[in-house]
Amino acid sequence: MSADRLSQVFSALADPTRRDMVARLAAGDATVNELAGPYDVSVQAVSKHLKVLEDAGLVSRSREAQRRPVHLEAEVFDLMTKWIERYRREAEERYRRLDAVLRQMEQPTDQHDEGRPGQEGTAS
Amino acid sequence: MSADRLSQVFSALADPTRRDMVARLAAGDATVNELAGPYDVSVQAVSKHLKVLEDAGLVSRSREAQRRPVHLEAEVFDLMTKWIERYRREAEERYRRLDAVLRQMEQPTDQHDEGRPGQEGTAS
DNA sequence: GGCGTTGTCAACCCATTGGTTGAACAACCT
DNA sequence: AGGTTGTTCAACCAATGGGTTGACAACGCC
Repeated sequence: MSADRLSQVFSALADPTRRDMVARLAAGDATVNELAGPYDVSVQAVSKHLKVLEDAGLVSRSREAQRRPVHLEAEVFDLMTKWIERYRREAEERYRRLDAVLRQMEQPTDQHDEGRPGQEGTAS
Repeated sequence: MSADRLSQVFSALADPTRRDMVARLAAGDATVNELAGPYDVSVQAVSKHLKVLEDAGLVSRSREAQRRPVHLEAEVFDLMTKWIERYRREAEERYRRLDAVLRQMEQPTDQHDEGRPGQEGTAS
């Protein structure tokens, strides 16, 4: 249990049904039964999905009479976005650098290049 | 096999080891053995992880003699970012609207309501 | 040719997951 | 108190996932 938050969040969203629930919750809170409507699975299964989303911090449940309205928590999304953007930026930057190097190598300048900006010790 | 792309990507990144690989690949291409270095799992396990990343489109492998350098593909990240940002924005907007409604309800103004509490330029 | 290196494939193990059904709990309404 | 509605708990089952080991393909280097 209790893997790190990021793993939980990614894992939770790896399921299409759960992603769909999130999509619908983005439009407004809903109860378990309301959420269960469209899918042809038992209410218990939906309840389980919600537990996964809740454990990941993507969703919270309040109490309102005998109902438990489910509410989408937007904050956790930032965690993912930050992670993704970080490495995407790095990768793209590296790509740009590589591209520059390639362009330079194509130039028939007789200047000896020795830049080799690459990764020499990437794997420790 | 072959779940939708988004599921594959999220699922691939739900594993800390794989996320770590991506992080290291963002700094530069690497071979399977180089990648395997830090982890105390077999090379075969690493190879499996790479297959998952590759199937998800996060990574590509070229051929270079008997080595198979692994390269991070930045594009797929956009898919995730788009999905995430969409619902995050929706959720946040809804929250802002709700907030506005609540504030309005608190105000004891006997102004006739006029339906939808939509966006009336509540540039907060 | 033979040999070490690099990586993948195949079979297997065990823990986790998504689904099921049936029972239980919780809060309301008479 | 008894009934109804909404939700969760418990036990179970089949499928998946991450790990292992062992065999083997492809290639470069003596």
